[in-house]
Amino acid sequence: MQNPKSTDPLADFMAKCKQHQLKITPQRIAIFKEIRTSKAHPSVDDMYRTIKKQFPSVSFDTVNRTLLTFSEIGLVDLVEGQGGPRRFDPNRAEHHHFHCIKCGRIVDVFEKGYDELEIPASLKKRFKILNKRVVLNGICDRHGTKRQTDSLKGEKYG
Amino acid sequence: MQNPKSTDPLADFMAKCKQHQLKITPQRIAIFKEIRTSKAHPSVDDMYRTIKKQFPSVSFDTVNRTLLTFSEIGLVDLVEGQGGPRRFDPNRAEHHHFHCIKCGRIVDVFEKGYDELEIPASLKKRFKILNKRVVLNGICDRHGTKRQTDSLKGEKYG
DNA sequence: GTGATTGCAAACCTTTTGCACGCCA
DNA sequence: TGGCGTGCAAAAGGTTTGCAATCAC
Repeated sequence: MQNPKSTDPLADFMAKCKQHQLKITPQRIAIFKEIRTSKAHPSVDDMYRTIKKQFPSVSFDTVNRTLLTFSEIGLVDLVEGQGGPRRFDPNRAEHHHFHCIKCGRIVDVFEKGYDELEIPASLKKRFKILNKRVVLNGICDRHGTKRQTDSLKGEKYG
Repeated sequence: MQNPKSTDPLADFMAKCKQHQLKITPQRIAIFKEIRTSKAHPSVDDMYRTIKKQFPSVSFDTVNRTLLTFSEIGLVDLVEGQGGPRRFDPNRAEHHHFHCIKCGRIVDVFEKGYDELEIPASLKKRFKILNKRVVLNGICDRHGTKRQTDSLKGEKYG
């Protein structure tokens, strides 16, 4: 059972808002348009800075609440992380993540075998599983030898 | 290539500290002893409150820095989460996690099939992979029907 | 003795909350 | 028009930093 999807993302977005009794405001449209194709798993602050360029009067607060709202209605996902600022993922198709522990970069991983993992029956019985993902942690290709690593210590969110 | 492990966890701990030129202080010992067998994936604050009972003069700060240090030398793991306080996992054997999106509870999942996932060759080439884990999100068995769910809204960290 | 570690306090950053105004339906 | 959404400001929550005193080695 899948929602009907047109080829117009904005129309789908508006339909989803209506479905959840959310009003369609210029701010929400701008935020939706901006995050829709992002591959960078942006934080609220990343999004705020981007949106502000085209919509200078928007408040940080609205961006924050809007992204939270979007994640509640399944328009974006909250990305798993290890304690830094919250980050969002517009790609709701099943996929997986690599996290760089040095710079916080998150790289999408598409791996058919991972998609096909079964949920253990005992868990399915106890819990309602909504989402599964393989998370890989490591050091990304922007950090090389030990010497280079040291010089890059301050890099953030690659 | 594995480090020799005795059957004495405290001795192993001290060896690991020496290996990394860390001094063995009463605070570190207390924190190590306390987290060693925790199944609850405690936050810094959880640990601070526990440690303080047996070591009243310890500061929050020391607990925080010690746990961070422990995670750097591989004595505990940082748990993936979605924005709340950082949480730690003393179990460094390969295992997986279920996260309850309603109360933040994290349940260990042991599933042999998950342990055997291969890292895609293309990723192995680009990145140094240090850890892999399957993360399941959903709603745990402490939340039942809609009505019960509402009454449990404030529950935290199961 | 000496350098690492601790406890404390302040600073910092992110997220949450309360409220009045304004806009969408 | 009515209620949701926005912007602002303050508060809250968690983490980080700087420093002087203390402790492990």
